[in-house]
Amino acid sequence: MNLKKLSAILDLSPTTVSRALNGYPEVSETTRLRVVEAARRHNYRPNMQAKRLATGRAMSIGHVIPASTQHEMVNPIFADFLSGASEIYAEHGFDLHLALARPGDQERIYREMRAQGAVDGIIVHAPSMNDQRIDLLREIGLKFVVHGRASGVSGAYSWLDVNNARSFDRATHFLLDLGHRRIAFLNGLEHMDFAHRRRRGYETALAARSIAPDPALMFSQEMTEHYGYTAARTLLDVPHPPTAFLVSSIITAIGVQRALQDTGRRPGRDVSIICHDDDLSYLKNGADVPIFTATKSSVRHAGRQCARMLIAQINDPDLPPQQNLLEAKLTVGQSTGPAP
Amino acid sequence: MNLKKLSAILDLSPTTVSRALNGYPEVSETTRLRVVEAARRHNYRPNMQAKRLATGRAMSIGHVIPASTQHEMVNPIFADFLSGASEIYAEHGFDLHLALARPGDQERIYREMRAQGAVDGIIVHAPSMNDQRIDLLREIGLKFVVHGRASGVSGAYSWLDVNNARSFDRATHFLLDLGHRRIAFLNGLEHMDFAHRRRRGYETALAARSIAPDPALMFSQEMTEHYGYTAARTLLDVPHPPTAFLVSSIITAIGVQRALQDTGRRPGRDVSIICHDDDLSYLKNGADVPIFTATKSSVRHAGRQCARMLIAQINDPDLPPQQNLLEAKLTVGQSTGPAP
DNA sequence: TCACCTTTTCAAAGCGCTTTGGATACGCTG
DNA sequence: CAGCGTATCCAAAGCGCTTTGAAAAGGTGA
Repeated sequence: MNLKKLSAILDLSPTTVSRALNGYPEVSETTRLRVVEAARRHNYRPNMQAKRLATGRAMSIGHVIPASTQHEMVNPIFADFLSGASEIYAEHGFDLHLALARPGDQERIYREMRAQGAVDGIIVHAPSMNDQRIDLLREIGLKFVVHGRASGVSGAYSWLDVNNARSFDRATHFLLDLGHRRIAFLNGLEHMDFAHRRRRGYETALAARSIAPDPALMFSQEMTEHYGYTAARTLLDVPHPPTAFLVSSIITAIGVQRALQDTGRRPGRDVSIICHDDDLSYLKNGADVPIFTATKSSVRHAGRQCARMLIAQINDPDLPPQQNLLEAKLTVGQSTGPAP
Repeated sequence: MNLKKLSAILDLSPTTVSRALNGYPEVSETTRLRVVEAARRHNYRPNMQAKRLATGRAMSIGHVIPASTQHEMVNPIFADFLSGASEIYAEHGFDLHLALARPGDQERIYREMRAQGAVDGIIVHAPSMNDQRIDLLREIGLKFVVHGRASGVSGAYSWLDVNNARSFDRATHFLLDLGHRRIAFLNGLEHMDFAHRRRRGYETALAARSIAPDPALMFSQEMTEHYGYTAARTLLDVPHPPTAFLVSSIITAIGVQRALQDTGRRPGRDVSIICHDDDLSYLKNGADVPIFTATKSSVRHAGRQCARMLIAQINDPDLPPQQNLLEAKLTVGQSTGPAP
């Protein structure tokens, strides 16, 4: 069933049927109802490809997800982020176009999406410091919203970020207040912007108490469980082991917890753990009582917000870039306690 | 830059340019080279919407991911599955069209994808028993490959599945061989087909040793960490607690492990854990020595295979349905040991 | 050289929709 | 009743590509 056939059935022109269906005013209410009813009865769905071609709008939003070289890791937060974003897309009739890209492919993919007219805009995931993608996207004129920010990139652009520096500053202060002085920091890869900011938060808090950061306590890797485990095992095996861990991801924190278990330590009593919690649907930080004391910020909510921002940009090309800085909640769980 | 402009520049007809670019034989090799070179130089990319409309092929594959009602959980394996599939799509020039669907929306989404011509085929995720989607897809004539199978659905269709029954049969035997008799079973939701098969494997193994399955030891929920924790806490608190846990997911197994830790038990010595491991990129089961004894099957590999199967179906409409049954590997880790 | 076949190119018709620029009919004013 | 504005509808062009059918060019053998 297509427009032509439907309009033939109705004995109307395709023009009128199209207008009736799309809610234009220059069609009488009686015909509109007749058209809508017939469309429903004949199960008519406009062909999207044709619509896209005619309108020049793809009604589709691209997500280019970096597939890291190391470990071939796919960031576990994407599933929840996408879930949040797609909720909003569905409400506005947008499709979600997903591409996983090797580092070298990124630029090519963006350029192709633009040239092919495959998407109306994209979400930039996992920005690194001085991320070149932002300039690229501005250059080729593709609308975008960054999930995160990119230090070192000048000029305004739309982004949504968690206040990572502040979160980790607060988390560190929380541990310091409990008497911890040797606080290990298991960060993500520090060329990533969020990791850079987290480190700044950590160091700011230490500086506020005049504690010199000890490089031996600071790690930076992809945030896997295994990373947490090995780093913690290493750290707990030295003469003056840390009494607390500040960890960039709940998954890594689970690894730390396992290391504690294997070495007969109890979290919260012998060693404290505080981590960032993206509130992943399949990895909730406990039900009533949180397992981990954590800085919490829902990545699904971030997905929803980014989607809204991008759609607003698409619908109003003159809209200036928007920024949105979210504050994480510090929730106290069972994994922290006074320094022994 | 579009076809018309490019052909004007080349002083050729759009027909010829199109054919040259798409590798048709009725164009001389010299002109083809001239065209290809000019396309490259002017950075020409055919508009996908137009191409799709003209050819009737969407060059796009749909993934409809059920977003469960309970917990709003997004299955953590999707990220890796999609990563595998998209690798193959990229090789063959297909796009990935992602939709997250509430249970009630599923049918509507499939019908729309079909009617709108938005995709050439789809991957069916997370099939339940007697899954109605398979009949629906056959009815509306949309090509598909099921990741998993659907017991109770008659007729042939394409699927790729892990031999879940056999995996869990073997895993259970492994525990039985170690002397365990009270083996708790933390399964996924049992309306899901894979969970149903896993239970069958578990019960088959018990039956082979003439052990009556104890309903008090069997749980069925969404496979979260929290589920593992609470179920294990409950089970360990009864008069005759199980000496071993058979767990459907590594994430749930982590919860079990935490329960052991909280109650002062050591995995592998006091209580054994065996689980299924989808080989998730961000949750590797240890590096050299596996943490958990596990039945392992890479979901990323499954994604790649499903993608290949579907593309084959799309390229050759006469291809009969294909089936692919993968065997999981049973890898021995540190979480199992003889029954105390 | 001509007739005939093959190679190479093109004009034009679609794909299914939107949108521009009328046309037609109707009601109102003066 | 002419004149005008408004409401309602339509024909046709266009989005950027593919593809059919035909024409032009080139090559071959008698």
